[in-house]
Amino acid sequence: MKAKRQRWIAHVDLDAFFASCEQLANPEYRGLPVVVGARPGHRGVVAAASYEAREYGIQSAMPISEAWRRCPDAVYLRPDMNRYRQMSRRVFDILATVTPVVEAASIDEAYLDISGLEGLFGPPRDVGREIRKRILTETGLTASVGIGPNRLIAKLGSESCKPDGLRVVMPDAVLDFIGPMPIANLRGLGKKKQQTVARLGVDTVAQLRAVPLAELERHLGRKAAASFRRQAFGEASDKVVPDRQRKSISKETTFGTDVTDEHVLHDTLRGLAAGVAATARRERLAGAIVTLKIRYEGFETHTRRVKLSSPTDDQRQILTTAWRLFHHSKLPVKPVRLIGVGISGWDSDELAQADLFDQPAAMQQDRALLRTIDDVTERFGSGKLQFGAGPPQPIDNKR
DNA sequence: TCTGGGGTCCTTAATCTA
DNA sequence: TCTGTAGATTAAGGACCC
Repeated sequence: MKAKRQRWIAHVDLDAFFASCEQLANPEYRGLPVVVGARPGHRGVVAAASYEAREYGIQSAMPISEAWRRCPDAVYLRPDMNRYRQMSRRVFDILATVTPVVEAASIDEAYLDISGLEGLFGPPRDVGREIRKRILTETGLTASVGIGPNRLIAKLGSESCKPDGLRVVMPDAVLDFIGPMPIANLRGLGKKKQQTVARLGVDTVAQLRAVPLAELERHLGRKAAASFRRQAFGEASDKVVPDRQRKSISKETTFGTDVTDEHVLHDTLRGLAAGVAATARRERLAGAIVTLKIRYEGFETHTRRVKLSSPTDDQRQILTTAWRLFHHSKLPVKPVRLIGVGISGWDSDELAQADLFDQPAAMQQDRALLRTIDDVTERFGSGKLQFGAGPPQPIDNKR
């Protein structure tokens, strides 16, 4: 029987990415607590906190008001996504010099299949060292790298050595490595499921292994139970898929104060639809499903979707469809905290073959849409609301 | 108490269809 | 034709992730 070759997966995670980018671009911020996210005093959360800020207990996803309470003297910055995307591209270019099998998990994280690279770099630990060295010397960013026999172990490895670390978990050390970890470290175990599992008297991964599968299934459902049991034994996928195709495009916005004015809602939706359409055209995608998202006070969130007869990347069609959904799908009539719109449902092969995309025309439309967004901003900014483009489509008051 | 934005995936319920 | 049923598909919402 042929022995199966050992697979090695690396997980590369850039440390406090947004904050680190800002500290690189602005040397005067180095060594200071830096918080990237919403404007203090407004609705929103922390997107990234430098390690100096974390010493004050500031973490990502924390309400910005709470961050301010903990450290009013920190440097507070709004995200500059263009800067981060640029930096991210540079890092991914570096990763591509190590192996072509790189999967972007997010703007600041990647999985690499580094199996069989011994001849080039040496054992897995040397591959990890090389990755970290190249990123640091060529960009100035530090990265944490975890290496293991599958994606889960690689990811837990990088988490366990942050910041600026390297951890290699050998296959025979996997059970001991994850056994003492809190179950929250497993993938897909958020607050709700943690509470459920905690009620079974389970706190650690090792304890989870002792729970009979049938009992887990009763509380978590078949799929989740099977997934957590596999994870508890250190088993997970070792596939790295380069060029994952995205499945949806959406834009949403939260209002400073909840909105009842339909003109404001419609204008906002128009800007969002324009943004979705622009992204779709840039990425040569067209979606047959339009989704409207509405959030009310108390975080009460509803979505409504409809399938079109053919895919679209047209901002007007996205807007009118979403507006129709807003009025004709039995949504509560009350002040709106957030509004969003998205498209999904495309057949990429079909799109690749179809000659749907007239680039110059698309660019022209994009310029027009940017003017539209500027118009809206200007009108809101000046405090004078005028609707030169005509009123929103007929409003059904019975909604 | 306060919870952004952009995503993915899963479960459940409703609806369609054989 | 009526009725019940099972499976597939779609829609909505929840949970989760970064």
